[in-house]
Amino acid sequence: MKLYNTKGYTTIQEWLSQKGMQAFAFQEEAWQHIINRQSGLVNAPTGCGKTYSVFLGAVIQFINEHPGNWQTKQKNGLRLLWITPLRALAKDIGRAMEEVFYELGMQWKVGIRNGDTEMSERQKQKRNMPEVLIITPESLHLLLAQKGNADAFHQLQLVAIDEWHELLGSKRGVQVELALCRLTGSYYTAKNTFGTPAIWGISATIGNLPEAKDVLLASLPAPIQKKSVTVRAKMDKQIDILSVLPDEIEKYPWAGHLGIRLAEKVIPIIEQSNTTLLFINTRGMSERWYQTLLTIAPQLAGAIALHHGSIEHELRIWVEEALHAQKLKVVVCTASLDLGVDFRPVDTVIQVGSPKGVSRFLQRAGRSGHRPGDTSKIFFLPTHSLELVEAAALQQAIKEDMIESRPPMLLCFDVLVQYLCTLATGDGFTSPDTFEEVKRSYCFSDITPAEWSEVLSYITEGGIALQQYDEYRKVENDNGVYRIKNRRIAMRHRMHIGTIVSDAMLKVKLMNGKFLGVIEEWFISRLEPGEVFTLAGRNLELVGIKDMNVMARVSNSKKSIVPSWQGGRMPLSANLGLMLRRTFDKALTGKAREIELKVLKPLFQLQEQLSHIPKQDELLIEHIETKDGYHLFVYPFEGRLVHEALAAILAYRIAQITPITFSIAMNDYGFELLSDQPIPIDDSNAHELFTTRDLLTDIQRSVNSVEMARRKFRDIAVIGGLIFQGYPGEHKKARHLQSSASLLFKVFSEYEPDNLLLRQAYQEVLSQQMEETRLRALLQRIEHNQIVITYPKYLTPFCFPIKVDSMRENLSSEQLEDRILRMQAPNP
DNA sequence: GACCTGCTGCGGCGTG
Repeated sequence: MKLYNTKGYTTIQEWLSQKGMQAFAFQEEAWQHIINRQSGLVNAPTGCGKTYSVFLGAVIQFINEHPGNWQTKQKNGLRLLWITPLRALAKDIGRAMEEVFYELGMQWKVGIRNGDTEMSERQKQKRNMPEVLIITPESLHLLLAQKGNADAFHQLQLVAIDEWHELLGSKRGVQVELALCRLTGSYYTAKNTFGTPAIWGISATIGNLPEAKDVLLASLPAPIQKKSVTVRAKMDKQIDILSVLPDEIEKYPWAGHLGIRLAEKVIPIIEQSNTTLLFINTRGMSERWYQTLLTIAPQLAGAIALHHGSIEHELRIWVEEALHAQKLKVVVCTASLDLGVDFRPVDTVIQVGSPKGVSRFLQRAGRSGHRPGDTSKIFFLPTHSLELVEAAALQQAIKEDMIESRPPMLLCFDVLVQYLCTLATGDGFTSPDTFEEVKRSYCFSDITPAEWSEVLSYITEGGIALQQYDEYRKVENDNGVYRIKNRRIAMRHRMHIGTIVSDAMLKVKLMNGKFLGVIEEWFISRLEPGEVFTLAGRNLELVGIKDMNVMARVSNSKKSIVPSWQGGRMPLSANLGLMLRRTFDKALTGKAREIELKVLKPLFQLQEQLSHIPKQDELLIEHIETKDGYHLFVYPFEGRLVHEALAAILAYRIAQITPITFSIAMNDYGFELLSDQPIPIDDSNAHELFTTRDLLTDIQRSVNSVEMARRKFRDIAVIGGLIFQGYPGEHKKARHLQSSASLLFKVFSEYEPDNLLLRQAYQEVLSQQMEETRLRALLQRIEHNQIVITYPKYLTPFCFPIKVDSMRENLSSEQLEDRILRMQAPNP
């Protein structure tokens, strides 16, 4: 690849080799396509030069097409827009790019624009755009909300979307889709020297890579789409999975989530490595693990740190840097370290508890092993006996490349409403063109003219239900151009751009003014001053709440309350569920080679003796009678969301046979129906009860979908700009937000039941809260499965974790441990 | 407004 430049290199390869680097085959492939002005998707794992694969291509293309132009200090305008989902990635990428420009003798500048960018820098960019701009999806929309922003894009040559797999499947991805439609639309391209800019995505491996490309490039003209390509980096890493095994499986708890009993076994692993990442599934449990490790291995003091999403940003950055510099030996973390800045690999990774999905596990494993060819090593630490099966299932899943897909989101009207207000805040938009433009996106390809006019009516006059309220008449139709003219409305809108809706958090501040992190209002409101809680690895005494900060002082108390934060509840993925069911096939055969299955043998034998181990094509149902009542346990292994919905449907269907009430419990493996009378399900009616027939009506009758939709509606209302969340720093109570959303929900339900956003709330409940596609697939599977019904005398290893979770609510943890021991006792 | 085990991610206030 030719390279004309002042430093005397004639090819890019030569320049790279001068730096002691060599071009990978996939990089050269991508460069060639970029030079040909194609668009496409690069599929490459982190840390193998994926930035260069796109960035250098754009540079070579420009230099070759505009000889001499790049040497001058003349205003070149924005050539390359680099979209990244993480602010933290921007600095490192920017530095790498600047270095390239310097070494090639180019006068190009790299700018960064996100929430951290200073005002003066933004103004400088406005006067004189750098050639390369690194930006987040949100900041890009903020840019589109500026007057006269189109001028900035008249030289745009290439748009790159980094970590596309992270954005795809979320509303942030939809934001990117919409922005791409705009940048490739005639309003921006008419004056562009390059015509339509090329679009390049960079993505890790996901199950639906071709679809990921289609979504990304949907906005491009058909001929360009047809010529588009997928470039793959073939760098398979060997991965070794090592389970942390309890000494005696018979004595390891059948239920639990923490896994702390195996903490002793972690110490030697940490000590044998220079650096270790210990991944914990929740923030609260990561605090507990941190404390426990320090207690049993005090020598780690100073060499151990904690990293999760509720710890103050600066502390986290310190931890990341200290880890890089090998000042730390071990970091206890949550998914906050999943995506890291060009993260320097560590020696060892330990996963505590279920990773819930194959790709998450792979990604974490990939954090270890220093060179591309190195083997990655990951330890799996089960938090209860049965979970050990996941290690065997994961091994097989990785062998078979069962990476999860990320289905793109469709028809997110809340994001569209916000986006149109963004355009109206900027230069305004006209209706028919913008409709066509938006329709080019994958997300809105099926939008109807009726839906479009409903959206327009909604932003101009508040739709039907809200038309008497002035504050919902945001956009004016100014001779065919839709604009927001009111400055207060425009300002409020700019403050609310984005699709991430979070709960109200309070900052925790030490008496010396140092911030440690955030905590949820409902948690801290239950504590009295003087009580001790844990945050960022420290025990803190609550002093009081002042100016919406939680004031605290460091405490020496041994006892403390570990906070819990409200997070998402990632369910077990379909792929991992499938592999689990397959793995049970091997459980009792002598063929199992996996050490985990051998170790679990006593547990499997007990399960088989008391009940049954379901084969891949079987559905196991257990009837068990205890003094609590009559239990029915069902094990589909489809993740807790699907189980929650199915449990409700099954309960409803059974209640049609005979009047009966249930309480319901579930986990990722199965669910429980509990009643005070025998549950009438047996071989004669089991298949009928799991039929797909009337599924939707039965869902509506059984699940409280109104209540679920009401909660979903809160986020939609915030994204759609119906609720003003208050000025930054100004504290609005979470309760306040919920009640205004509830009120709007009520108004819509009463006066405009067909409202677009209301419908979307019900749709999201179905697709996200109940994973309807998966639920339906499960029922179809059961139609062909054999249903095995057993009547065990005691609680079985399979049902135990579900049973324990269902009684957790009423008991303190001490009582719970006693009860668990007593329950386990009658079994051999 | 309920979650009880429950992740991550961004953006905004100015005034000429």
